[in-house]
Amino acid sequence: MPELPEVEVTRLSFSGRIEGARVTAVRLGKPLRWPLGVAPERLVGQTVGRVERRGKYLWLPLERGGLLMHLGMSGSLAFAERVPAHGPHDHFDLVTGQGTLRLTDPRRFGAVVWSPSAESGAAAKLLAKLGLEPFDPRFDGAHLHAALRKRRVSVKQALLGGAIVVGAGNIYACEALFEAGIDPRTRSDRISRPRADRLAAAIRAILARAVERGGSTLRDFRDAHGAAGEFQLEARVYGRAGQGCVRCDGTVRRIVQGGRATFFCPGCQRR
DNA sequence: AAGTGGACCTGCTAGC
DNA sequence: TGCTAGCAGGTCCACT
Repeated sequence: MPELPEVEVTRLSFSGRIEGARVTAVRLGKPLRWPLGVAPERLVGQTVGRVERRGKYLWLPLERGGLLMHLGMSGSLAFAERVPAHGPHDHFDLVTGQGTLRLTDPRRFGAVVWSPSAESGAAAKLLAKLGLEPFDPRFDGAHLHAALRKRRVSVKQALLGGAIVVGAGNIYACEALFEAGIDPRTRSDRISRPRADRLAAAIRAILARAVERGGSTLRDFRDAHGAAGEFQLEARVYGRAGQGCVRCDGTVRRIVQGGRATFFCPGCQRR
């Protein structure tokens, strides 16, 4: 589910309300992708700091260490003063004096992992290979071009890998490539500098626009207050196989790359 | 080293 | 109506 926009929208929707809250209890459901890595009671009594995002991860600082959270494919966070009784897919509750932060995740590809800091331990290991943030001034056409030149996989797979730039998952990688007019099957090392310029700009623009629109709710994404996103209404190619292209008289196609669906318009996306 | 495919887990939908 | 195959927003890991 959650790509950078959904994670950022989630962060914005609860960070102000949980900051400064004291942890009073931690409740665990079924196992997530990795073990928590700390005895839950050790978190009790600690105050929550300012929530940060790195790629599709959220970092929840505590006084001693913090929690690195990932929403996987089907996770969402809710924050409320009073949360309903445990449902079958509620796997982590951080109960505080200001409300409860709850991770609901049917597929359990998500994670909540304790780490002594964001720069050491488990968090450092998980964040180590991430590429630049798309809104980092250092991420531009020159950087993208140089990084793509070293890779032979398709440009779509290079974007999804997250080692060059983080945040664009399957929806937004497809949308950015459409925006830039680039065929997703193009080998990374064949992307010219001008096209890398356009692609970098498209990635930033699409992700920023998606955050503005509250992310994409394809089926079940909600922010921490339960609000759905609306960017899916603006998607030009994702999920539109067989429908007419919004830009030319072609038809949107669905192919599979690296086991993932790719949507694109053969008419206006060129190699 | 970079590329590839499988693994993790559950729920929903289309098709028979 | 009911079963089944296929598909889904991510990413780690083992293997070539």
